[in-house]
Amino acid sequence: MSKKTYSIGELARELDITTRTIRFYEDMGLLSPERRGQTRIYTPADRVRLKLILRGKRLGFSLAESRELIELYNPDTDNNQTQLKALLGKIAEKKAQLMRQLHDIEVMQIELDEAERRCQDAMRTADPSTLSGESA
Amino acid sequence: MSKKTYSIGELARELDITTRTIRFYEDMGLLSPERRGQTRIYTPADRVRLKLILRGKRLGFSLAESRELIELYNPDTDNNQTQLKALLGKIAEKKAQLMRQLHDIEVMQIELDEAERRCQDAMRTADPSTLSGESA
DNA sequence: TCCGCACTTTACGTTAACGTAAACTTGCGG
DNA sequence: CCGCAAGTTTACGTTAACGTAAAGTGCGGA
Repeated sequence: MSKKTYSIGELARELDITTRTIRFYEDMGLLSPERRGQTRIYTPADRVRLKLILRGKRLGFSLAESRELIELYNPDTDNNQTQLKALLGKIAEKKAQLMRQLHDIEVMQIELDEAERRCQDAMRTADPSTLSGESA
Repeated sequence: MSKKTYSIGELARELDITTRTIRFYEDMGLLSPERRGQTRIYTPADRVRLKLILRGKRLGFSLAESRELIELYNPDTDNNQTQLKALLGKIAEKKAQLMRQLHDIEVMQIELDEAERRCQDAMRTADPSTLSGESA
């Protein structure tokens, strides 16, 4: 069960990207779907990977960074101590980056709140020529 | 007091970018420093703008988006009701985007924490050939 | 006066992340 | 059998955000 698979078109529609994009990610080594003949067959795991990539994009990550992230989630059987140490290092690095972004977002939210308040104040005290009927 | 100004080189060093980058931002309309003859003179306000741009970059914003943000902070005397409404709309949009990013970051942090735990577990139960002397 | 350094403009080059077009195969409903 | 929709490969085009090189300007110090 849960043997479901996806065509490239299905995924493109669902995730709101083009098939070109999906094939491009494959070229970049971010995906390697199975094939039935020529045709690409995507598993739920492939779909998850795609969603990871898109989330990365929303956060401003490059495809290379997203590939790194994916590799962090798939420690593919290369588990000797040295490699694990390196992995932990990379994970810590990403976590630090996310903390920075978190901080940037908080500051930016505050600034936007202030801008919003100034804007609302300006609306109240502004040129009333465009008032359209609320004062009660 | 606080009449301080900056040369392009000073700003470049402090913010760890190149002068080419700063001039490029000017070409894109993100900065318009004063001139003493040919030479650009930057005010503290210009410096703040630059920092805004760089923070935007850390969050994956394009220069166009950063320019929008800066404009949101500088409602340059075009304060009629209609424009203000539009401004509030854009602000709300940015705030929504930041909320999405915030959520993405939280999810990613959780996933990285899990990856970290798996990685540490793997280190404990792994090939001990590279152990270097801690067990007490 | 000439040197060197920081600044300037102009312009072509580069990388990432796709877009777009052309030309081809393949499964299927009529 | 035919055509169309959805898949495929190949390849050139495009945009953003700078890098890099060339060639010139201005100025304080030996």
